[in-house]
Amino acid sequence: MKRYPDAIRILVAIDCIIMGFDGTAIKLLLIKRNFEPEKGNWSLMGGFLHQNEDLEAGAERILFDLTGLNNIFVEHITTAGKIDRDPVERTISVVFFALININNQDQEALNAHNAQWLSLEEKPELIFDHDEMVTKAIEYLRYKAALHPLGFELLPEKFTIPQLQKLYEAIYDMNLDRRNFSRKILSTGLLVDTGEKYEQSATKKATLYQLNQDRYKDKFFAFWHFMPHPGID
Amino acid sequence: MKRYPDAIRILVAIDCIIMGFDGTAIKLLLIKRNFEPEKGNWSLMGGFLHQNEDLEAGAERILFDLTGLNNIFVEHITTAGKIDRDPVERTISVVFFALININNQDQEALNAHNAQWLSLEEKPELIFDHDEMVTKAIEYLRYKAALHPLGFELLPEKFTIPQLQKLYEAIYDMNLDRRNFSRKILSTGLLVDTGEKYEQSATKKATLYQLNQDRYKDKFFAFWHFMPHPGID
DNA sequence: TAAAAATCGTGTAATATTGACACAATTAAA
DNA sequence: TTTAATTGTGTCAATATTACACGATTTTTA
Repeated sequence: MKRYPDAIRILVAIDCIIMGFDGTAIKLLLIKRNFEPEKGNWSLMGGFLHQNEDLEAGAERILFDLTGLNNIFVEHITTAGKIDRDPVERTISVVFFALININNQDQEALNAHNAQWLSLEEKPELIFDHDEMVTKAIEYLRYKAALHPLGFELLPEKFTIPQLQKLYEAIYDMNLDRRNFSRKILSTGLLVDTGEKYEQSATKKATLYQLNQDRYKDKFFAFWHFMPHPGID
Repeated sequence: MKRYPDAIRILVAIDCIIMGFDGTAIKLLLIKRNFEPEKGNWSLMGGFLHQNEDLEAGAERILFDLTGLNNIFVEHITTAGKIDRDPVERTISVVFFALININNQDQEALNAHNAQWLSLEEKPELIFDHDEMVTKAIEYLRYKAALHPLGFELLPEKFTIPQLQKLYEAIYDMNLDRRNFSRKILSTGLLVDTGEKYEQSATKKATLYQLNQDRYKDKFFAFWHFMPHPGID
């Protein structure tokens, strides 16, 4: 006996946009489906919501399943609900956005799922409305990175300023002046000099920094004015 | 015969956070429920998704039902899916955020739904997880208004700079310098002087401006650097 | 009728930030 | 030991921001 007898009940999927950074480009973790429908085509990693599972828990389950990673940065970004978005049966998809350090994941788990890291340029067409979801995720990343230093989620714990700059250049698809970037990022006080140097360099070794976690939390809303605005208009 | 036999099917609700601005404070349009569950308590306006209805269409239907308004600014902001969020039956709620001009709505429709405009300070406790939704909506408004000139959605078509300033002051709960605000907002080139004056003034009549729609679209991403940052740190 | 009170519009000067650019230092490879 | 690549730091002019002052307009009130 249902208390809301007239309302419809439909499937709830969870889809995850997983982004990583390989030092040069932003990459997406995509899977080539080996099941129907759309077998053989590329899609985001996803699955259906379970009976006794919160949405976030579902996203974490799916991410762990694919990458073997826990405790990764995940945020809900949108929900897709077009009537015919899944040809089989009406399904709404709750979309999550995850940022991971590309070097951390479990290669075996990736192979088991037919998963591959592809840059945004290499991205093939995806099934259903997954391309739209990716577009939203990129927008969201640009938004957030403009206001918050969240780019750090994509880097190793210890990183150099040139690495961070390349990340921002990849996010916004633009070139930044090395010297001005350095001045700006250091002035936030968010970076702590570890005293170490990045050894895998063929030339001058750059200083390794790490995030000042406390300050990062305090300053979460003080990171406006980040990207340069050369001659708006 | 179902193609996804193991997956669960659940209810999908749509809840709307409707904000308006009365010239001094941001207000929420809330309803006092005259139906179970939680009869007599305050909640957001909502309803269940219909069979052949997209999510956005559902939100627009619900908004029209309550306010008699079409073509209002609506955006999906989050989806709530905690297992027990609805005590009757598992339901996920797709949450939309609407900004409306508080003077436009249909008072009869409001009365029929037991609806009332309440400022954020007056806001009673809401049912289920609706309070969390409101918190998210306020965050979202602050975010967006920092990057985009979306505050205009809350004002009449013709408005004065002092009105716009009061709106921003309400959004960010802070005081802005009148002269600097005026300079900054005019420098965006988004405002067009209508040549008219705001007549309902007890003192000097302020100039009425309206939005340069074309420029608004062009400049949607050029509105960074809006709020002042007196001595960050 | 004129002064008072409130609010609007614009200007200015000190300071801070930004963008453009130059140069010295470090490191591995040639 | 030169060369090539890259890092770290500094300078300066242009621009933007902040704090603040004054005159103008309009209704109310003395």
